[in-house]
Amino acid sequence: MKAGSRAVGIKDVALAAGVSATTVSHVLSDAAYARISPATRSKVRSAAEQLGYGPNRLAQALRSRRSGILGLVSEDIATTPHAGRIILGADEAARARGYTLMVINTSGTAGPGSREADVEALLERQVDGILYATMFHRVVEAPGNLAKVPAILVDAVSTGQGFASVVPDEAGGARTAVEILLHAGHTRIGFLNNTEDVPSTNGRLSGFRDALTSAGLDGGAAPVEAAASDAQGGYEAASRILRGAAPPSALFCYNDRMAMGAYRAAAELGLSIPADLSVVGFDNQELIAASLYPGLTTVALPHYGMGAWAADRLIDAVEGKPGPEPMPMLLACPPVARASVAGPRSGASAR
Amino acid sequence: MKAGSRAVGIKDVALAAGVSATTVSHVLSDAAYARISPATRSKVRSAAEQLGYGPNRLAQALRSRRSGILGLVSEDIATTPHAGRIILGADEAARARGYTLMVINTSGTAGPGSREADVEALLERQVDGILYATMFHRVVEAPGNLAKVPAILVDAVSTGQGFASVVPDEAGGARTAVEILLHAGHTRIGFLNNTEDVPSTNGRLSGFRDALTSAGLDGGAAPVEAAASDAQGGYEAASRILRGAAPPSALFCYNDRMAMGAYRAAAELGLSIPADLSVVGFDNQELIAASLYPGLTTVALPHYGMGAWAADRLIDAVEGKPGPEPMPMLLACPPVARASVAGPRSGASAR
DNA sequence: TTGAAAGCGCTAACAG
DNA sequence: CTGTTAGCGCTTTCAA
Repeated sequence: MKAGSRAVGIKDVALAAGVSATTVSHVLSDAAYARISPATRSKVRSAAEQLGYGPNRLAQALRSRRSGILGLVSEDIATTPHAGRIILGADEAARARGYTLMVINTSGTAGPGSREADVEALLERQVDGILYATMFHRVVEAPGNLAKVPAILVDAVSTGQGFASVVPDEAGGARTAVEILLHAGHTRIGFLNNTEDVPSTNGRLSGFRDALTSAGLDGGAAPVEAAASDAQGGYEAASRILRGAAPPSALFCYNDRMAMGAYRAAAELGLSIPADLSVVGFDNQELIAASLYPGLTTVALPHYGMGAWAADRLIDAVEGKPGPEPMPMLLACPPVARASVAGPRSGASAR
Repeated sequence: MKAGSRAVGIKDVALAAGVSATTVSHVLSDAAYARISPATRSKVRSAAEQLGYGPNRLAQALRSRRSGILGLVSEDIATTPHAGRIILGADEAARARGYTLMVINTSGTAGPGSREADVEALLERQVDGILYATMFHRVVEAPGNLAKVPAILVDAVSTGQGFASVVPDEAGGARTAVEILLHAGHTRIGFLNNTEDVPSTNGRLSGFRDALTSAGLDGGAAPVEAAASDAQGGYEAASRILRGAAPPSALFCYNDRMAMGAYRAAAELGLSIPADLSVVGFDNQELIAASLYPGLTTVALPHYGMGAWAADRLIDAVEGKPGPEPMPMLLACPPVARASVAGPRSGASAR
């Protein structure tokens, strides 16, 4: 049971195979130099197999100055369901190339000193590179010591200096969402936006307008109501927009929570979804989108993809292959069709 | 920028302070033996400070045969929002004691071979102990090699052999939920249960009946409808129970998703929550519970607490202090009051 | 085709 | 009080 009981090492294998430790090392690591006879190779291999040999990655790391560990510091890992997908993406990409993730949580509200300490802890563990992730798309001030190893920002861009990063294509996602509505035949489409000044708020708004304009509609004149980015905010914004003159026949919502509020507003007004009102969300929060009735058609945030892309490129950088440019990489937000979209009732307006 | 440029080591500090590396080691690690003069101590300290010395935890680990790393293998980390809270709890508890988390994801549906390989990867990294977590309470067959280091199951219990583990007190949580309804004055309470044969289904059912019986009601006769544990299932079960003869004035739901379905069923029947029908959920999935209107009163799953408790006890075991018994530890599910509970309308039944 | 030797950066007896 | 001496388990010249 106890860990260090007496693990079999390279030496034991050497002894059992009747060769030197050096040879064992050469065989087991497929060293590019050092030719070893096939006979010796198999002798070593079977001895290792038989003794149940497993390498001590710590020792390998110390000697080779490469730990094979990627640090992942995530801001507010517990506040959204997205953390798991970023970690999963990074984990799978890392493992495919022999690396392992070391995860540390940090608070988005903590001072810069504490965040430097978090990175420092990873550095002491000799991580080969660091992934710095936030749980919603924002611009962060990267800790000063982050540049001591290759590093990539996930779901965030840095103020000033050049860190490579990967973020969702907010504008593109919004365009995708609006196009779903356009293709269904809607021409009067409203947008329930967030009030916060973050990249997603601005990106989704411009994507919304672009899509309308590209379709020959007057993007600048389309109704937009902003409110808090939660269900209550969505309810309020939707109520305002739906009670206005010539209310839209379809709503694009900043996120799924706001869409949930829009559902309530619609119900209150006796509007049935999607017959009287079509709705598209953003985020693809399974818990909400799939639980709503009817199911919410939305656009997914590429958390898995961002984690995987970042880990993969980070490893490239670590291994000396050309790493990513120090600029943000945009990942697409794919549509997820459910049941909240249908064609407009008759004219161009609901009700 | 590059990692291994030429990190300052214990030797550089020794040189700068005019002492031996041994002395530096003793000072910096506050070794229990070895008395060192205060003068030397501060000399060493300031030299270390000045050179920006940071220990190489890999080397320390190799020498001391203690890595200070806790492995966390989580089954299906991305399928629920709970992963983040378990990780956060474990991370904070671990860091408070100088440990760091190494996270690996594994698939609940993967074969035993693949799960052993996952544990093996952690073992090669010389983790001091392993936390094996699932994202919903279940009984798992622990990988065979998990016992090679101290290990604790999180949100799961093992078939057969004795692993320590920590799980939510399902029955207690259900009692808490029902008592909220009881205290509000309800006497006819229905239960919307899950159909799967998992610990939470059975535990919550028995807690439901216990609470009623303890209150002098006939727990055995209370209405229970089982369905799939999602919004649709909740809608169906609630519809059945609410359309029955003498429908209950309050509903306890297996989880928040089913509660969401119950909201829809109530709306369809013209029942207003909480005036005509009180509802209590289970899980405290913020996304749903806080977004529903009115806000859902529920009972929280102790993911953060399970992660923290497990990491803390695992470290005890690693450090030779008495570790946890090889049996499941139950953690309470605290109530979270929102706005879905009120007193019954007049008689004992709604409508 | 193989092995001896020299460490990676640090800790821990044991001497002095 | 402090320094010497050995390694932890492995990789990597370099020589045989």
